[in-house]
Amino acid sequence: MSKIQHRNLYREVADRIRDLIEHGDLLPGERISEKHLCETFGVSRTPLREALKVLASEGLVELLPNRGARVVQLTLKMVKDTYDLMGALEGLSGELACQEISDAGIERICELHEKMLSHYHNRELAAYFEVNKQIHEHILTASKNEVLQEMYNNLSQRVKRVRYSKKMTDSFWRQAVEDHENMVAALKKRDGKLLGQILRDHLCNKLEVASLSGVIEDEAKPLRMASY
Amino acid sequence: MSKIQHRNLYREVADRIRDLIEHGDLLPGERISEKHLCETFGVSRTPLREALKVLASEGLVELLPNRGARVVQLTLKMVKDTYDLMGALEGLSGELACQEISDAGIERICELHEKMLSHYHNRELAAYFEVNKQIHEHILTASKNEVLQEMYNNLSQRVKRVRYSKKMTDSFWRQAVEDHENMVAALKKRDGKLLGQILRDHLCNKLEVASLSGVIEDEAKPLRMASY
DNA sequence: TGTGTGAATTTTGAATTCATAATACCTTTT
DNA sequence: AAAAGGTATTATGAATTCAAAATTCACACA
Repeated sequence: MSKIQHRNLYREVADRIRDLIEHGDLLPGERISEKHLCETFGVSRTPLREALKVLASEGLVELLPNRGARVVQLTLKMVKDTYDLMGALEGLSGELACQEISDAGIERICELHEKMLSHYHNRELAAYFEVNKQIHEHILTASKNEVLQEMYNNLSQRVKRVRYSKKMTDSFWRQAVEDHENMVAALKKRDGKLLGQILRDHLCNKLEVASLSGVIEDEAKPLRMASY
Repeated sequence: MSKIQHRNLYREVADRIRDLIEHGDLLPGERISEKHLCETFGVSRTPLREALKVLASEGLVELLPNRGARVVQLTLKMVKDTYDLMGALEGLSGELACQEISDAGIERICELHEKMLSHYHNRELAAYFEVNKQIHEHILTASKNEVLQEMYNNLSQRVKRVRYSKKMTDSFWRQAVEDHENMVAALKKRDGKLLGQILRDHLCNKLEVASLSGVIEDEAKPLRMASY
């Protein structure tokens, strides 16, 4: 039997808006009309405004006093900074995972690694990415550090709507796989320092900003600025 | 001429509540009465509740559906996890600072370092701590990574109300100063990897949890749990 | 044609009101 | 006296209302 969900409206609304942002239904820089969202969700302004405040402190929207809200316009610098940060967090997750993970957990990651390798050899990019993601999630979870997990997920959410260019070069891909080989080796040895080092330097975290597509703005914030 | 501050009530209220929590005027686990706070601040419930939502997503309070809010009761584990995380972030700040900092910035940190050393030799603990804090802040700022700064400050805020036992042992203190010597050396060489490593391992981040005083709870969350 | 001023409209900020869930209190029963 | 059950009170969740700020639009004027 499933738990009774005492979900508040504002949480529900926040989740829905997050989805809208992630899927690009609300575009960066676009003014978010309270009235409009209220109507589409069928709620009053109170829970909607509460949701916006939460999203603002999550870094997904920004609130302009007396002028409503808008989806944060990611700049190249913000994305780069966020990736640097996520790299550091992955490093920590690896370091901690080596202390905390069970043998079964290591086993599970090895399995995923093998699976990933086979996708690599078959050049199945999407499947490769999926398993790759799972591996990193496993390590993050194995860190047993919930504060870390919360923060990582928040950062991840912020840049989720940015999509990489799918054209991963061959040498790039090979290097990534090599990193993973080393990661698994370090994990098996439970060498936290090493795994941390590898994860921090893992090229996925150092992705060439040039390869970021679409939604991103190059410099400075646009939209007319009032006297704030 | 100073900027016109278009501060919203909910921000003001959130700041005030943060202060109350930091200064221990609102105790962890204590139920936060909306009515009471409304009266003390002289505002209606609307901005107060918005502020609580923000504080909740900052990790300072928790909201119990239909049962109001309370200050988060920090557990030993949460504090330890947070320090681990802050260590990783400091490491990154050091790494980035080496790339970004100006020569003048390095100079400034050297000055602070000298000042700190003199406080160390004179055994002026409070002054030592203050300058120590400034040094770390300078490095953080020098990283030029605003996302990092935001995250670090948030984490710092969460554990701010936890005070260390002031009895720093001699060897502990000496080791800390030694770390700082190495930090400055690495910074001068602009050796990011090394500075990062030192900062991550810097014993301030690995403080014995045993030395944490007061407010902290040891395990599991207290307070009667309903069927959530 | 373009620019600036001011009223009308819209939108946001905050207080109030209404509905509902949780808590406290008081009775009843054993 | 203790436990159970039901009612009254209080606190929270959400909608509505009111006030103030920003935006839009019309019109005058250069």
